[in-house]
Amino acid sequence: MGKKLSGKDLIKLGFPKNNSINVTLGHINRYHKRIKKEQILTEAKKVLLNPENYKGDGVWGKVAESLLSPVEVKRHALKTTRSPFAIYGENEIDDQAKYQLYDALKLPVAVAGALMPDAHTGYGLPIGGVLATQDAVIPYGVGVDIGCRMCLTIYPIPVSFLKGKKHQLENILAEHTKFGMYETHKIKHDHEVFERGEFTTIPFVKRLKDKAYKQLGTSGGGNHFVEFGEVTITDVDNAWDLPVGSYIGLLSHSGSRGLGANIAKHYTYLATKQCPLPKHVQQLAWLDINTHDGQEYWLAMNLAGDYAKACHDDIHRRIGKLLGSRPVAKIENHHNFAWKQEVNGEECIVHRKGATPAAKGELGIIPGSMTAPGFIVRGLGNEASLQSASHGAGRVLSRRKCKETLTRSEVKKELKAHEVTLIGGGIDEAPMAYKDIHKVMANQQELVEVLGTFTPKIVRMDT
DNA sequence: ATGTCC
Repeated sequence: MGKKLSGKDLIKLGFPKNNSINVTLGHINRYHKRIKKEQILTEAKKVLLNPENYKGDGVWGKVAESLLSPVEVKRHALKTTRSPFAIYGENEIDDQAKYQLYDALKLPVAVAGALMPDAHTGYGLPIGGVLATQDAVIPYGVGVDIGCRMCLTIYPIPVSFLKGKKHQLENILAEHTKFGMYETHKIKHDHEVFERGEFTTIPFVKRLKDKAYKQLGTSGGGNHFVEFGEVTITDVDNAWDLPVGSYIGLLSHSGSRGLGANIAKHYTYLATKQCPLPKHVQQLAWLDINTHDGQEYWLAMNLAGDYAKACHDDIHRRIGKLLGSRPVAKIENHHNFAWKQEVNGEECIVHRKGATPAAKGELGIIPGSMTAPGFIVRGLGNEASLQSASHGAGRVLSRRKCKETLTRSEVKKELKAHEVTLIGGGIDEAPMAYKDIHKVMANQQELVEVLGTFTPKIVRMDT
């Protein structure tokens, strides 16, 4: 066993006395724990002599960058004024969430922001917060569940089946969806997402591939669900030329499972290390999009987003097969993600943390609660909202408050009144935990138009 | 949200 590699070894090798030493040590710590010291030093020497050759390299790219353009890590000061912003449904939003947005708007990289009518307090950026930045991506501006999304499939099946075939539908959800931290499908399906290069070129992501494969098509926990319900198309001019009327729909809500959670955690850690901020906004640490880490996060984030979609694909494919019906429409959208988007004529990075993209003509689905309809929407491209809308009704009771104040029988009664069957589901996801979706929709009429509704009837959640 | 501590 050789001695642990230290900064002195690198200086002896000829490394300049700037941040490249720290970057290299941190890097070796992460990726080379099991490799012999001599071998690492040989490689490090090669990078030191020809850093240009290692630019963009998954393993040594970051070290090369620190040699080519060393940076001083300095504390960023906040601006004294806020970038422009808009708040929708202001009276329904708690002050804490607004203060969180105000803080974010003072970041030197902030360009504009918005708060959706379902907003509430979160880590860093509030849930329901939208933030446009210049050349910077904030991992906590995307959130822990990268690519968390909605997917609605509409089937040409008579809605009477929701009652007539209730037990079969219940059985499909009970047997063919997987919830909780550990449950996975016994029969694995493959998906093209696993052929993606990021799984081999980004060493950190490579380690997550096996688990991602195991978790494909699982839903996880928290507020995630898979449910059957009644779709009502109300707009004649809908996107699918569907006759106005009722259909059976399958709606799922889930994200990128362990893959996204680990990516979020890793890059948040890196951002915090290299972007020191005043303590109360430290969680808004960003990665410069033109650095190795920034580029890597962008790729990893997009991979997690595509993986989240793959999970919904898998869920809907499994269930569609059991239903034996061909879908007539499918609507899906992320609501925890960052996009490149033009804001005031400048290309920006727009973070939506619990907000639905609502560019002009863009389709999306905004869920209500177990006992309240969700809405199929078409974006109006409202610039003040940065082309966004709410991602649901938003919580009115915290999880803790639910456990303190609500009873099982109360929830049962509420479900019965709305003829909703629930499989699983904790008290903290009770319908009463959510704001009135109708009020939320009324507060965002400038942001989206409604094409139809989805009313849940058989709901499956984690226990 | 998540093998719920990098």
